[in-house]
Amino acid sequence: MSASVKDVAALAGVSVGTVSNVMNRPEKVSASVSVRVQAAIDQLGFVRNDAARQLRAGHSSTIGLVVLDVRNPFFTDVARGAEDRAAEGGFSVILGNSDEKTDREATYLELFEVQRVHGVLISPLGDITARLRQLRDRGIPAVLVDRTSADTSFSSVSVDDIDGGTLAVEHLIAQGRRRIAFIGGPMEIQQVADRLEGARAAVAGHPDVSLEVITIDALSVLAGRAAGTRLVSRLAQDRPDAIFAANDMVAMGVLQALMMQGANVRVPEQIALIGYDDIDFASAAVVPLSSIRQPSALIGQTAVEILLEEAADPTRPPRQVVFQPELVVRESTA
Amino acid sequence: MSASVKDVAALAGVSVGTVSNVMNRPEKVSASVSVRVQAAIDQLGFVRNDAARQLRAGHSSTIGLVVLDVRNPFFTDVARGAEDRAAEGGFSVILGNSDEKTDREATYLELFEVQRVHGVLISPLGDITARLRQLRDRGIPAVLVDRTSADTSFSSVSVDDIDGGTLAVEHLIAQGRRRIAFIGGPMEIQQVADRLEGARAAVAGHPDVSLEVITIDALSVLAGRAAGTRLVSRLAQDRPDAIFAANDMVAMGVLQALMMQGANVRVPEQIALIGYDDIDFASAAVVPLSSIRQPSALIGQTAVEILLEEAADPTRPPRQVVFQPELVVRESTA
DNA sequence: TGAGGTTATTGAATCGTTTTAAGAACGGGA
DNA sequence: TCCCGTTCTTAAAACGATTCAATAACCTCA
Repeated sequence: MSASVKDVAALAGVSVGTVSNVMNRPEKVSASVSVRVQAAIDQLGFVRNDAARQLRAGHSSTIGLVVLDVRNPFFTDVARGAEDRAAEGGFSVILGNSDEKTDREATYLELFEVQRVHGVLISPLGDITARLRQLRDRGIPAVLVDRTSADTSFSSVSVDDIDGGTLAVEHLIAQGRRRIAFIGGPMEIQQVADRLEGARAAVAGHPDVSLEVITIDALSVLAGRAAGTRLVSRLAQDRPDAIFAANDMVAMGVLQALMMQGANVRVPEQIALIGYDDIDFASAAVVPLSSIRQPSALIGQTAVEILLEEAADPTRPPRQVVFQPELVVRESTA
Repeated sequence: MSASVKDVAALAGVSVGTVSNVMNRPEKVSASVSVRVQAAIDQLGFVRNDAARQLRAGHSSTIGLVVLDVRNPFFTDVARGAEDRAAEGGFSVILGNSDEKTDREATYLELFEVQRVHGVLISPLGDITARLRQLRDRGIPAVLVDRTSADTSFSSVSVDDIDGGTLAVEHLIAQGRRRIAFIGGPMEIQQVADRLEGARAAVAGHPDVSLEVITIDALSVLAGRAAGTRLVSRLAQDRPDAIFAANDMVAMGVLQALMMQGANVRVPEQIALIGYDDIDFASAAVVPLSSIRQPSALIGQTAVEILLEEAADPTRPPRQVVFQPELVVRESTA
């Protein structure tokens, strides 16, 4: 059906070894032969069969990436950073969306394993170090993304969510707020727990500041709005004067509830609001949202970099890279 | 590094052919041998090398999917439908995000070609039938998604956007609206042009209904809000009494502008609003948004189905499947 | 002219799985 | 006991690119 190196070699009047050299080590081939072979390749429309190449090489030139949610702009940015860095090294990234479901996560890891990918980047759902260890035993290194490894036997690239939480709440306090509410959950999500911990740390230094924790069961607009609605149904003096939402989706929901017909809470005058992730929507909200920005593309790039190093030298000790988040101030807290 | 069929065969005391049979045609193998082989597989942690399998088979058991924008919930739903249907047939889907950039699109097609994917699903950027024909010549069939093929030499699965536009505007008219505005653009996007055409068709039957077209240069929340802001700055009697936005993102932006502090337009009392796509956010908006729903997962499923048929029998004539969109009424027009 | 050194090219082996034709084992019937 | 038909298993040949040791071609200098 499609042409193989053999066909190219025959047409160009050289051996298959030479054809391979033309493609992979051009410096080993004389100019005249190189031209002839290239002509044959073009004429036949030859395209390398990656399966054969992989089989010989022992592993593919593909990197597998599993994210928690492709719809989340944070992860698409991570993916983009990873793709760009991978392309530089001649690798491509195949993207899997676990959608926060363990069975989907497992399916992708299986796919990557039979495909003998060069390595795996994963923003894991639960504790999958056992599975990753298995992969590593079979020659497939893994780097955790947006998650510090439970043990330190795997490299990871993440953002300091504790620090992010502190940043957010310190900003609220600096704006003169004293009754702060944290809205987020479920607490099983490490990132949520960390952001809350950071918030607590910020409050700890200020005896006159209180922190109320409002738990929700999903990081969604709907859950955020429900929580917001419950807040505005309180007497005005029982409401917080600032809200730190665990991510921007939740913040959007809260914002909607606050601005509702009946509620008419003014943001930020009566209640200030800050989110997390700095997604596109955040700046496009009715009241542009303050948020905590993570260097998403950089996370992807760095993860690929570490992965390639470990693939090249499996004895390299694992590294934990932690980036610092950044405060983005907009009208919702100004 | 990792165990091969040979190792399994040696451990189980059978030939490699038998090991292969255990995995691929269990009915050809006696129960006792099957058990022994399975035990050896488990003990060694054997995982099939897909590259070798592919090499032998001539093509992989993977389907490539290129979408315009992974962040768009419509496409993630399409992808989900495709994955599910593919999994039933023992195939997996690898997802590429062209992000509306031709070079990214080309890169993915190249990747799919060297990987000898079983077939390609693509929601194309421009006219890529020439490239797809090339792929088909090399044994890789393709199905267009969310786009009717320019020529009919490729199968396609899409939704009738003209019909969707008609549905939306007929609904507004049925609600007693007479001064309708369409907000959308750029008109180069086929889907936008079609939705407008459908809107025009609906208005055509009602001499007392007017349709104003407001062009924007991107289908984003921001562009929608800008257009909305311009609308509310008009005198009340010059405003439309209903708005049809080209998609839900735009509608969200328009909604924000209408509900703004200064504006205080009541939705739907003063202006009714309907969007397109029925994304999650639509039902979660401050005023839940009426919208036109597309059977996204079904599109993905159907596309895979057609693709697999064509891969099995390349002589099959191409098919054009067009689904009907569905009106979802919520508070924004009720 | 020929030895020695360099560079360019070849051919065969290899990766791990699937497939198929051929062979072994077994049982039943004559 | 022997033959024949099943059923199960084996061994070897593919798939296509890469690699490496071996060979060929070429050039330089004595």
